[in-house]
Amino acid sequence: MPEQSPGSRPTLEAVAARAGVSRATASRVVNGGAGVRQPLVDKVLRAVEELGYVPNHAARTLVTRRTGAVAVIIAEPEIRIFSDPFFSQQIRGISKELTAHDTQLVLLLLEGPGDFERIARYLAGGHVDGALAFSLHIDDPLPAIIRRSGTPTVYGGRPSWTSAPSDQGVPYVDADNRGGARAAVQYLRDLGRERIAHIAGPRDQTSSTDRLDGYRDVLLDADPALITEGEFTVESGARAMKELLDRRPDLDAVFAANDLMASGALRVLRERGIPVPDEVALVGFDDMVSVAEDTDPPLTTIRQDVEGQGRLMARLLLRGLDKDSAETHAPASVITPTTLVRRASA
Amino acid sequence: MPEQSPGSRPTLEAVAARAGVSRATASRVVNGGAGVRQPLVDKVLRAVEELGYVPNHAARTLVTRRTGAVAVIIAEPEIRIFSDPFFSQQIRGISKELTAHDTQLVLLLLEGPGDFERIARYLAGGHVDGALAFSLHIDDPLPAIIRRSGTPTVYGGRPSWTSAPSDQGVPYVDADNRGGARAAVQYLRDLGRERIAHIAGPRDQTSSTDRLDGYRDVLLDADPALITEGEFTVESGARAMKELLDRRPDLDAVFAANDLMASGALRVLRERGIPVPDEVALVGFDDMVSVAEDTDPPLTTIRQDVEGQGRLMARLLLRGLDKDSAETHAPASVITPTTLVRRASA
DNA sequence: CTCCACCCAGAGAGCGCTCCCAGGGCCTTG
DNA sequence: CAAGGCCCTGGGAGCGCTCTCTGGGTGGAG
Repeated sequence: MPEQSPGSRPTLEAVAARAGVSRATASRVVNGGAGVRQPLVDKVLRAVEELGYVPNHAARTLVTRRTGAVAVIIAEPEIRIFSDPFFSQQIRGISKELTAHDTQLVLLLLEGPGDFERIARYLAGGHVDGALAFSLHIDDPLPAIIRRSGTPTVYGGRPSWTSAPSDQGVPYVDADNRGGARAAVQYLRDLGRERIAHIAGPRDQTSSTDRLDGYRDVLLDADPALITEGEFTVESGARAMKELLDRRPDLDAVFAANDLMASGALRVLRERGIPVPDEVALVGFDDMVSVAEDTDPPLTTIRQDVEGQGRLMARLLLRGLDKDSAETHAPASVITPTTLVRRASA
Repeated sequence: MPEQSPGSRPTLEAVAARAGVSRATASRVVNGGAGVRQPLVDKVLRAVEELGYVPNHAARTLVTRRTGAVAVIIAEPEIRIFSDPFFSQQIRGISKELTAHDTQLVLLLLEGPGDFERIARYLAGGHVDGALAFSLHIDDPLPAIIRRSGTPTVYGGRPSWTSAPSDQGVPYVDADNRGGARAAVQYLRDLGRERIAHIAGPRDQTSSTDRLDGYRDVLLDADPALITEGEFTVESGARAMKELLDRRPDLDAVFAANDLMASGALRVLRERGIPVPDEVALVGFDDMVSVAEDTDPPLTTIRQDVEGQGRLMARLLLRGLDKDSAETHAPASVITPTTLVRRASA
């Protein structure tokens, strides 16, 4: 690769001149070369090589009205994005898919609660062709902002204002939280457990409520005392476990809405000398890397393919952006399957 | 904010027409309004408001040759970016600083070993004004690629080919690894420990070697049998601890090059019934969130301000990009201080 | 009262690219 | 052999913006 000449980079014009063709032809070659005779293609390609030509993105965007970039919007307070490999993994999947389609990833992290205005401006500015958003909380202003900007968007996780998979035509990708929870609880029941408790996640996230719904699907008449709530953290899981043991010392199983809380619960059970799974069986959710496998005993849990979800989000968005398939209209939502992973805790 | 009209967004031309001024004046107002009389400023501003005008970024970039975006390049295999809150935290800091300067963050994750070519093309394409890179390994091809592209770049962590802080004029931000290590070992010595072992990190990362150097600074004549190597993971820390205990069962302290390995070591010590810190004192490094504080006993460790480092990286880059201060030339590297955090493990 | 200087607004030229449209060459067919 | 058609190439307009340069108006000074 030729060293960058100081100052300006070569333009299409320069390439055309060197190849002895017109700018239009050079452009055609650079963009695939369809409808250009081979000898000319070769000449242009050689000129590109020799000059180290790289198309000017801004100029191209100006006329094509496509930026080749997609925003990833994460509107979460700091805490979660750190301790949770969830986002990193999701982003990894997104990045993989975008890269494969030659699309850039612009990361938009919300800085403080008043920062929505900035996001709105950015989207309205047409900097990106579309967006992938994680809107986890009820009453999140983000979806409204996004809708108003007219930016094609796919959500990660079921937005709170939807209730059915196909609702409102807002495309999203989510794990089968309810089905997974059902499978977990059913598994505990099949094990012969009769007093199955649930440590739910925050009430304002659909993943929590969906999992709670799944629990209730199986245990239609569950004692309310068997249900507590945590915040998806280790600490809150420990706290919840204590609460449950106070209320129902006779419980013989716990389904925690995520692995972090399950590991907190496990710690409390160990501290109290309650053998797992002999006396209390425990099932988590997520199959979180370097958590589920590393507890003692390792967690039986519900696995979801987080990276795959990220990939899918990107794919859905890209497909929607592709005008060729625009006939297919807005992409539909996708619910990805979950699987039960049996380890030692249940 | 007015709803986006279907199809095209309003242009400066439209704003100018509505305000009854020329495009040039409208442009001036949009860009700060210097040198325009107040009544006209007001008229233009009103037109902007009414039309919902947002400048076209591509057009602006085309003429100003500034993109208002910075690339963050992470060339790490998946594993680390997941389990390590390090990057997330660094990115948080970067994002904060960039946002404050109205600059966008384009995330470039390396997808597979052959992906450097793509990064090179991207940087050469002038999509971004500068880059922030994490090049952790010796023989990483990334720095060469970046240099060739001519993209102003600040590194996170001391690149391997530098040896002194001001070397080669390649700006980077790093914690005072050597000094921190020195403090850790000195602390153990002050505690009266005489056979202090070290679990080093991977040999091909400067943070590892710098910490090892710090250890050696204090223990000039350390028995080589007291030094092992891990891969900055919990598992490798456990393995290293076993190795050390085999070789030198009489050791009375361990300095691990990061908290993850320290927690692995701790597990082994507990399994073997060796009381910490009574018989073996343990010091980690990083003060990693949800690790150092959550072990049993909690880790004494060396804290570094990761988010602050990210912020600093962005600030350095932005300052270098700002032509006003271009006189100051390439930004200098910064070494951020570390502090010893005393907990129960030593 | 006149002249000059200064300040502010507008006209116009591009930035580098894509894409429409017209025209030229060559091959095919009558 | 001539005419028609088709494929390929080049010319040129224009995407939306910034910025230089020119010109007009106003205020102050002589």
